[in-house]
Amino acid sequence: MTLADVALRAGVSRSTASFVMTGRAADMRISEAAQRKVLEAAADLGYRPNLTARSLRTNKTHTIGLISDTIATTPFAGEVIHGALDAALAHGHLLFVAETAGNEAVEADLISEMLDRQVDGIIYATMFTRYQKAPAVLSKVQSVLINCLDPTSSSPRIVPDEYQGGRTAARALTNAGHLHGIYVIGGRHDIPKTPGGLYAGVNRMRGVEDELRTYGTEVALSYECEYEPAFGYQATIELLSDGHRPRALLCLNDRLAFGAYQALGERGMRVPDDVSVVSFDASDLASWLRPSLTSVALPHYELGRIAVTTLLDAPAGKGGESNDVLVPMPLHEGDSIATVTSAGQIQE
Amino acid sequence: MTLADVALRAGVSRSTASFVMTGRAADMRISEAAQRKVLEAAADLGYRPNLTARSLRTNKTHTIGLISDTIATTPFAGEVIHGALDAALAHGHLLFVAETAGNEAVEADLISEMLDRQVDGIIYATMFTRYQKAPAVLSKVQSVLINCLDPTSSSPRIVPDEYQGGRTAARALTNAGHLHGIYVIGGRHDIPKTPGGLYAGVNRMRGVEDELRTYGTEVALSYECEYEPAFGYQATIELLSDGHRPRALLCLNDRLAFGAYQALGERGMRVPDDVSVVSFDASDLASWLRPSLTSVALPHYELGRIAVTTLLDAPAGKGGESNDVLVPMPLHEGDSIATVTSAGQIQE
DNA sequence: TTGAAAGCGCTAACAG
DNA sequence: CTGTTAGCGCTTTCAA
Repeated sequence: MTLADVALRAGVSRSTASFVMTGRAADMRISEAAQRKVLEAAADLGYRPNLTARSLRTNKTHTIGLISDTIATTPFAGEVIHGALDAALAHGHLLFVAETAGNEAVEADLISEMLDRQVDGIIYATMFTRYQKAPAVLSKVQSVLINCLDPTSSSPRIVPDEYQGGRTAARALTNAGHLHGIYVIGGRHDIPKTPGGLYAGVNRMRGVEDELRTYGTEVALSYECEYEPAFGYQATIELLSDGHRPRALLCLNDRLAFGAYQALGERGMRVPDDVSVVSFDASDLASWLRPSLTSVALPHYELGRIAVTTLLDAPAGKGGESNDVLVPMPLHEGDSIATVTSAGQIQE
Repeated sequence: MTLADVALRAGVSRSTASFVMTGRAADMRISEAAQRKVLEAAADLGYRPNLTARSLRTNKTHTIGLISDTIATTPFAGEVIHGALDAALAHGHLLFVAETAGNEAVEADLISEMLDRQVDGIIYATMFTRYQKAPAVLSKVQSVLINCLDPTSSSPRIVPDEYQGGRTAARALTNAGHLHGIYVIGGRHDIPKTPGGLYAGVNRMRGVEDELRTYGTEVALSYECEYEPAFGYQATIELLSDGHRPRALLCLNDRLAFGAYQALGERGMRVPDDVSVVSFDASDLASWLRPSLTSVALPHYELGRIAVTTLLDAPAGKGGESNDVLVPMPLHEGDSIATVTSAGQIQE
């Protein structure tokens, strides 16, 4: 079924058929009759345009490549894809998805494969926000970076607003009356493996500290460790063993909070009656915990959606000013925070 | 940069250049000298073939569509994509990924979009195994089904071997000496919403029962419920309150097991000393639990990988015999099963 | 051993 | 208002 078949059956030329099928009939002032004939013929024949052929002429494939370092390990990546997909579809585009597993050779290869297929643009995503150089080729094509803070890149960078997220988490506590006995688990992730901490950790902590300062208070103690359950467990156990009596735990992610819950459970401490907990990620885990965990979400769906929108709406003239976007991190409320009355008593 | 440019620079015709670039120089008996010249010119110019143009001639885009009902909600979907991706890349193909959110109109649209872009084949995946009709169009094109048991479809169906998985889970228990006091949580998922149960539940339970029968024993009690943490918690609490004293819990997935852990923890029962637990999915959750959970994995990566392999290796002549594949479910060992000696004592 | 030429299905000047 | 024509970049038959 080609356009020629449709034109033949409609008794018009291929160009007329083409104009009708691409919706430019009005522009070209095609007669009503001709339009109807073409449309009918197309319907009868079940005609569908060959987009590959069209692309050859138009230099647009209505196709985008999404390439990230990890898609399987984390459910978050799925959300990024999801957001990107919805936006792409809304613009009539399809998405190539690929993953590099952190291998630069694979990465270069994947980008080439996509470019060879004439994608209209490429979205390059890293699993979590960090300073990292994006592949150089990307600056030569339409591209957008997700979570990748390449200072030398001219591509728009889409990242979560971790600082605001930190303030939000702290405010969830202060709003409930918690001003003292706030312990942080995870901190900036300042451990030998990642000296100085992670982007997310550093900025969340800045937000937390600034927010608490607003209330004239501060964190009682911050425990730096890897963001995994076992460390959350260990940190909490150590805290308790050292004689600390936290009224609130601010965990840098849900997995840490999960570990903290396990430790608190073993020590017979109840959430939120004995200790309130707030966290980051708002993963499924947060909703499965008992009580459900109040957590500040990482806006993965939005990151994907905005990346595609930014890519597709980019002005043809590669405009000068930065198109960086800070995406807000919303609070997902659970039942892990108790309200403290001014008398210092707990009220759930 | 087109092939014509390369040919020009190499001082040969476009056809000669084409033969060299597509690796058919030997076939066509192109002179050594000409070959070298072409290769050099291509390298100098940084030539990359325009795959869109090539596709127009060859009718092959080296592109596959993967369409599923959910990619975001579950981390499993990520693994399917991952497996499909690895296999596709190994075959020089790229993957279009899309999700229908269970909407048939969207589904039809997506398939059309992919077909319009001349994909070489389509993989249609449902999130979990079930009897469901696949879109009719798919039988007209190269396609493979994952988890979708459409009895009328002629496409190969790739599904996990749930029956064997059930036997494996049961054997993990019997191998450790557990023959009595085995309670099932989740069962066939035979609840009002899904009368008769789920494919996975039904087949796992068949496997469990057959395996136990081999040892001349059987399940003490099976609790039918939804496969979510809250139900695992509730089921376990009820069991205990009704005076049952399970020695082993066979949970139909990790989330149920998670709920069971919560309940056991509250009742002061230790895993595995007081009660052993085995489960299905082998999700991250299983490794986060304390003690880590022994669980039978759903082979998502393999499902994706095999689907692509099947699609690409399919004989041109759409062969008659069924290409259905049952993918094994491997056991991931954790520390949640205690060994019972013949004397009936527990030994960890 | 190589080159000329046709054509994949489509779009878009340009002429009528 | 509509048709003719020339490609997009590539592969492949056919003739030289």
